[in-house]
Amino acid sequence: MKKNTLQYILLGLIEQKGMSGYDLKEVFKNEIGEFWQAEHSQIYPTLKKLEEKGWISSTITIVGTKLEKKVYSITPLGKEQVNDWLFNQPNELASFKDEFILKLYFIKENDQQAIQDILTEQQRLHRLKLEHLYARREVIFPEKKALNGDIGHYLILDHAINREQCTLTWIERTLASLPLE
Amino acid sequence: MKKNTLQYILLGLIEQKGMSGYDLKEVFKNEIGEFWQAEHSQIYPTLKKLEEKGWISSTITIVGTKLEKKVYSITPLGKEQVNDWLFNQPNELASFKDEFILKLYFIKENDQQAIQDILTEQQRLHRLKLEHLYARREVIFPEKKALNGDIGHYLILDHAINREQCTLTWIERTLASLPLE
DNA sequence: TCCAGCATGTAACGAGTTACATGATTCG
DNA sequence: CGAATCATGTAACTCGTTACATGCTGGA
Repeated sequence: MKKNTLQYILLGLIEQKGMSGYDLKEVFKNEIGEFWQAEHSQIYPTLKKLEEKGWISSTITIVGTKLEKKVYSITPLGKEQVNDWLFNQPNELASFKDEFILKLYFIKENDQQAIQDILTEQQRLHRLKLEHLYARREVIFPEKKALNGDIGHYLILDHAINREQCTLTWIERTLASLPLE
Repeated sequence: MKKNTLQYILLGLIEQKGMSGYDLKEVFKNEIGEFWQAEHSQIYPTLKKLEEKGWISSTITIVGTKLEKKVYSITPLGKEQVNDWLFNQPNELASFKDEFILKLYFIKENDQQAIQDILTEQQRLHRLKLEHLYARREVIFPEKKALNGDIGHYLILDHAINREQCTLTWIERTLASLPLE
């Protein structure tokens, strides 16, 4: 019954490399944000609980002369827990919530112009996102293939790009089929 | 700042046709569940609040001899609110959470067998889902095109099918590229 | 010196899930 | 007559977001 996926993600990230709460937030922003997000207000309390359970431990590092940075590292118990999550716990399919398609559902045939407008706007948003993803891939993986230890990062980007391309293709196909009915 | 998307979805559904909380739950299960879900424990209190705001009104219908069924219908104020949501409020891109790709990210290059296992399992799940969607389309839209007033339903099914096909294609492509690195 | 960014936390609230609780109806 | 389904609600909890709150660092 217990889920709490975020704690396992934090644990997995810390296992790769000792990190602070702030560092973790950056990873969400730069690497895995396409498939999971968390605010720092959720990250810090979760780290606290993980330390209480003995899955991670922390040491204070001083930045500059005063600023305290709490760097976490994984414990043997923590490693067991990540492995259990990775290999023993089934991952159910992601449950999506997308209000865009619901708006289409509600507008229906009585307003073709509105359908077209909403599809076009969604197309614009997905194009922007896709361009942004292409640009990032260009910077990080100029060879268009994974490097040394960054296969995970490459797969996530590739998966996100694939998702956007497919969504755009569907929107274009649907636009082309207008007027419906 | 205020969002509460669920209330607009309930409102939109009730606008199409007077419905009870139970009926609404069935629509989530049968029509729009691929892109939004809600339990009855969330639906009933939301309906109550909508009635308090005067966006919907209810009448009691008797089923059999005793069972009370509360059928809601939309008010003029409610219609205004749906329209405002549909046409004036921007719909941001859906934010996805998918632990499957994160597991791939964490496993990385050190265990090719595990990567293959997890991809194959995910492939199995998406194939099942896709077959299920095909079967439903066959039953509801045997002509493979939208009918009379069911364009919204058709678009949702079509979008869900497209999503599953694309995900499967990506999984197959990634499996074919193994071993990585 | 000022400002963006580094760094960490808590509080309040809203959204969503699971469990608890009850009773009627319909069909085999 | 029994089981699945129809029908409605509340309680307790977890998850997630926004806002509040504070202070340091590094570079222009």
